Amino acid sequence: MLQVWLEDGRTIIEGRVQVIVTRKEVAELAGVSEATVSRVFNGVGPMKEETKQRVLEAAKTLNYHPNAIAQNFARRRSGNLGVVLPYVPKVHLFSTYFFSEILSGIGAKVKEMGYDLLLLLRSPDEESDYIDMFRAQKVDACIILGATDTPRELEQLKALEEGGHPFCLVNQHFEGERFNEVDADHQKGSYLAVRHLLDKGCRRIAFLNGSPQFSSSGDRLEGYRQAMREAGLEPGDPGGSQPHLYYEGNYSRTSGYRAAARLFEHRYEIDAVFAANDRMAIGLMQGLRELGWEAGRDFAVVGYDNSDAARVTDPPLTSVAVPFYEMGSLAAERLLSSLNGEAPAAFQTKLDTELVVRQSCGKRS
Amino acid sequence: MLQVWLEDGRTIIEGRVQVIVTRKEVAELAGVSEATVSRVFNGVGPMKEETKQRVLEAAKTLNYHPNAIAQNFARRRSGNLGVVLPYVPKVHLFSTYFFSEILSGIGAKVKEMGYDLLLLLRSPDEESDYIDMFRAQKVDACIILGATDTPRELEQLKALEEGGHPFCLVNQHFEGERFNEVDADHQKGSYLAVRHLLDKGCRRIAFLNGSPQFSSSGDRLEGYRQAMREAGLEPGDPGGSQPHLYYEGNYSRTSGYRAAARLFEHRYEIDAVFAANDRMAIGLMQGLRELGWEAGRDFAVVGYDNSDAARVTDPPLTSVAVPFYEMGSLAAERLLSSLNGEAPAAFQTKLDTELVVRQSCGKRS
DNA sequence: TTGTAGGCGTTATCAG
DNA sequence: CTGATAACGCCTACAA
Repeated sequence: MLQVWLEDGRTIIEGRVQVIVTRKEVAELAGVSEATVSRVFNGVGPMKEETKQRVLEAAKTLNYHPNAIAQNFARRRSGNLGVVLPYVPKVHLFSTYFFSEILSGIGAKVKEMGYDLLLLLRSPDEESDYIDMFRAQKVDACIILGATDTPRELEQLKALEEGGHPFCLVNQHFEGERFNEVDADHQKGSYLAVRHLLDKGCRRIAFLNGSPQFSSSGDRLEGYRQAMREAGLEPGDPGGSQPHLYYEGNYSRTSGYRAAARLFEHRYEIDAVFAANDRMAIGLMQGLRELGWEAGRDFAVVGYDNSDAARVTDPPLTSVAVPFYEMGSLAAERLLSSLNGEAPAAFQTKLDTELVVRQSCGKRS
Repeated sequence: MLQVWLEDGRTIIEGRVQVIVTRKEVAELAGVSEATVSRVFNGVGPMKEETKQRVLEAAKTLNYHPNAIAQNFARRRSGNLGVVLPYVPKVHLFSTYFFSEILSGIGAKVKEMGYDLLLLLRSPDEESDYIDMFRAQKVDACIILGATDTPRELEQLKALEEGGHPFCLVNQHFEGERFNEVDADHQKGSYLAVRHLLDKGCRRIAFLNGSPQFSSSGDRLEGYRQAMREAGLEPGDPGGSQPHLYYEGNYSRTSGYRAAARLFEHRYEIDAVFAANDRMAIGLMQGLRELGWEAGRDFAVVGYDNSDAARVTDPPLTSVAVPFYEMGSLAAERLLSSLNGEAPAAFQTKLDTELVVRQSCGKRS
């Protein structure tokens, strides 16, 4: 930054004269000490109402605003909540819907609690990891989105934990660990989805799952299995006895589209598909349509996420709603209030999911 | 934050002992002064290779990381680039696609240039505006997304300018002002879209525009008009002589859906529609389908944005691609390098758009 | 109820 | 090439 400091406290930035007002000047004008100015602005300690007014007035006439950097420096904290987003291409795997909802939820709460939101976009290589953000003390805590259950990721999370850096995972569970987590009940969501198909009279229900490194994929499989077994049916399974009932994609639309071809070969053994997210469901519907098989007419489909996209497909897609906004908001709230010691340090929460019925399962029932 | 400082420099946070290593300790271990440690880490001034190595080694054994807050405090800057997002509900007007692309572009460049990204989600009320971020010196510059051409917004932007706070608008132009801007050539994009429809043999081309407070809406109207006039046709116009050829929505899918009913009344005077974004195009196609009018069969459609959604409609939607990622990246680059005085302070750039042809205009031609 | 003063971890300017 | 040292703007015991 091209700037010059003058002796009288003014600063020239880019040819413009900036007057940076500090506490000192407010104190002088109000005829009090600097400490008193701080007290007024932080609302601490007892003080005479008159003094307070005098300070506030002085601050107003001088247009004083406390310098956040100096405050944070003195308080030995950054005032930032970091939010880690996975490497960009993955955004196309998850829906952008997922991120914008969670981010909005986090953003609202963070502001409410007087923090700022630092966005950390991961790079593809990312040798230096998010722990550096803590080391440099740029963030006081962080929320990690799109974490995967891989050895590398787990190692990094453990390092964070050992370093005593507060963090929280959203929509991802690590079995056997006690990380802070805010998750949704994907097992129940999937159970509801499959029950709905069963209620519609479907019996031969295939499951198109997403990548197994996300815990929610496992949860969904569990819910699918449970519903099938309760109905006395043999569920599909990775490597199980019913290979025509289990398929796997990576949550992208393209992977759903590709699955269509495989699924089509078994079309006479299938009357419904439950897809682990809307994007795959949409790709699947497209692929099968091209092969002459129409969702809602030739087979029933249920998606997952209840994203905006579910409303715009033809036919509109029945889907499982996940409270992403609330998950973000809750994660931020828990994390930040634990920093203040206002809440227990550890938490693991699971929010409820529900089914939103549209027309992709046909009109029978 | 529940923490206690010990006399030996250690800190207890949430019951954990944190050792905060400072420059001082590195200096002691390396047997040099603190200033030398700084020089090594900032790579300034000449220094003996051996000294440098000694310092780096000491830093490594102590696991030293410079404290970013202290650095920024001393440098009198925040090291943050702020990104202002409009109030959440608007996210549903724009596509989330728009934001995730731009944000990714900004994020990549910001990291590359050694800054951090502070996300500023606007509140609905938002009495206190983004100028406070500058006053509190939380950001060194900011990028404003989703700005509207309204008196209130303009006033705020002028205040920023007068305060000497560097900012940049993306995808929004203010006629008569010299704000920093990175825009796309929406007039050309629209021209291409309409030319394509003309080339397909369409003559009676309606235009479904978005909210007029965005400059891009005006640009699109211009492009539409230009193409129509060049073809010797009378374009639709707000309040013009051809009311059946001009419609207005607010960029949401729902507004496109609603426009379908109005448009349907004029179906015998229309053989194509150019929609100002994909979401409205999709809503429109849905609405008209429900009325028995099929895109690609009964009429041609072109959308705008080339969002993910354009690929998943039926039929796939011909659309205008806008380089959102590049726009974000460029805005960040220009803004940040102007801070360093490495680039001229003011810039106004317009990036190119192009047409992506799919099947929504039928197969004739 | 208010003032004094030490400290936060750097940067950057001088000497040497 | 390196070492002192004065900021930077605010917080917060402790003293009055």
